[in-house]
Amino acid sequence: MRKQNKRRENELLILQAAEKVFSEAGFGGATMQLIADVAGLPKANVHYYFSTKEALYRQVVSNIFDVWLKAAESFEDASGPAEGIGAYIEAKMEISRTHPAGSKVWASEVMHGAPIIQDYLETALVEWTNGRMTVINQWIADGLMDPISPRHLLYLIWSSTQHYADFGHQIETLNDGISLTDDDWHVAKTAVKQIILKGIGVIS
Amino acid sequence: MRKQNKRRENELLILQAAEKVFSEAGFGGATMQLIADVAGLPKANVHYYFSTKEALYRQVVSNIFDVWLKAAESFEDASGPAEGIGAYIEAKMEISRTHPAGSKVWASEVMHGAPIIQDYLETALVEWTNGRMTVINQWIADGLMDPISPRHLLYLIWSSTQHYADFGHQIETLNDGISLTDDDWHVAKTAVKQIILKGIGVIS
DNA sequence: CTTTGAATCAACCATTCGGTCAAGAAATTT
DNA sequence: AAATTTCTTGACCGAATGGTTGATTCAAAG
Repeated sequence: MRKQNKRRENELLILQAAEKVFSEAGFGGATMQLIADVAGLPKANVHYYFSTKEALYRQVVSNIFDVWLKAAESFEDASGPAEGIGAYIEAKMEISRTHPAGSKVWASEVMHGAPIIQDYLETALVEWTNGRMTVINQWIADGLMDPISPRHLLYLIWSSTQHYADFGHQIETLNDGISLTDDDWHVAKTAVKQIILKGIGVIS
Repeated sequence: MRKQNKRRENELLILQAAEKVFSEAGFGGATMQLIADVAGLPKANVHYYFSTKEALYRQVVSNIFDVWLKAAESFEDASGPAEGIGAYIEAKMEISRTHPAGSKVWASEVMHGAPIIQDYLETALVEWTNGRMTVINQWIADGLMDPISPRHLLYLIWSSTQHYADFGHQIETLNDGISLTDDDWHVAKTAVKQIILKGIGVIS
């Protein structure tokens, strides 16, 4: 096996294990030993690729943020709120479904005051948010939707979609302990889209 | 000072400190020493009143759950969705504003699989949820609102209101690092209510 | 005043955790 | 095949943590 492949492979292995462990135990509750075990490596090896627990954690959160931003491209080439916001909600619901662990790590980090990734919040997230608010304000000016505060509309979309990942355990418990089926997810997606889009005056 | 008062007083002091510390650091990241410091007591004293870290944590979460359920009474004596759901959203927003630490502890606990309070989820929360879903279904049958899945409507309300507590740090960062003013909170509350109520066909 | 149970607190202990190290195995290069 | 770099791994260490102990103080009841 080539060396570069080996490095990339092991780093990926560790990152996946770390995301899982951090999401289940939180930063404080996670241990390097457990991450190593999940990755199937000796603990010293994990430290060989990631110098400290914090460095590893930071990389995990950073990766999540990238996925997060990428999903936001749905917003870009939309002709109006029905398409743009609708696609954004769909994309975010899909992330909650396929990357629940990442969403939890992000939520946990922010909830505890973003001690590690405050700089991301202040730069990338602020920029992204300001950009979308401008778009939404334009839609409002064009009479394509109700005059809702763009800021709070974004919060509503974020919270309602991420809820299906972050509170997945609670949702599953309320679903008789059974994880959501494809149909369940479709119903959820439809309900969220329906309420929000109608709520901002985009569909009747 | 009377003995019973002393006990109650110290327990309250510790519980408040614990809620704060748990919300900021998570269960794993919180230390008994820090809780003791915040409470202004020696660590051994905390263990005198609460035998283990887990026992203390459990009490904190339990208290939060009570506040949580109490707010739900808004739902009870409502004549229809506009009043009932409107009041419920208001009540939940008010909790997010006044008890953000508690909300975070709850969120953190559920996100990590509710290892401590799973029994609450399976009993009290399931019962409460089923009760409200019945009410909502009746409103739908009476033609007072759109035929929305009651389950997902509740999730939407929970997520959007609790977001202002759980992600308060992110919201503050996006607000130029300034915490929300009374006016900000009013705008938020209005926006959430407006979108959800209109979204379910209760107001035009 | 004496007794008794509750409350206080410094010192202590066993365990766990993040991180280090050194010695060697494996792969790459010269 | 020698030299060099990368990778692997068990053993180890200091620091921190949850929890205990036992002596002491305090407050109220008799």
